[in-house]
Amino acid sequence: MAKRASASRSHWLFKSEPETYGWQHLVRDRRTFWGGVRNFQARNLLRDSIKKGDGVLFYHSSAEPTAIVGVAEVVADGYPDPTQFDRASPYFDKDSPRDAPRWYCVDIVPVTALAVPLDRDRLRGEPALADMMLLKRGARLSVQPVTAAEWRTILRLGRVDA
DNA sequence: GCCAACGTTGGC
DNA sequence: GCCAACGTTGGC
Repeated sequence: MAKRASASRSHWLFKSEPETYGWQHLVRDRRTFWGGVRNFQARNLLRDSIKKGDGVLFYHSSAEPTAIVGVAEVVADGYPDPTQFDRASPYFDKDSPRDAPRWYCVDIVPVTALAVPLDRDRLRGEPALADMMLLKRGARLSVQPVTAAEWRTILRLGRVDA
């Protein structure tokens, strides 16, 4: 069993369109696999870097408003995304070999909603978040790293006791 | 609905 | 291995 390089957990931000799968769906399901991600950079994070115990900011994209709305936690390390082998799934990938899966997912559970959801204006107004990947032009990565400082700032602004 | 930014594909 | 064309993302 490999020990993590650091004792402290890592932090991430996951984007989702609330009409497809929003915070309310995660609360309803109480646990879900974060699958259907079809981008190699995000895949690498899901497969190699995102670990059980890590913290996740849940972000609603293409929404009104677009906002960070909740905190989740990773409860299973990366494993092959089952939807890539499911012919009935919109995420089916005929080119992904069974013995060398191309796409990965992790499992997450909801921890708490932000008492104050943080929309983009609110995030942009916070100097401590000036370098957040989410706020960078053209940052489309749907699974992205969040620094410990950004994490603390967002939980404070969102009135999350942690 | 628009369109800028980006990732992927495929011709060469 | 380059790069134009294409498809997608996602804020506005």
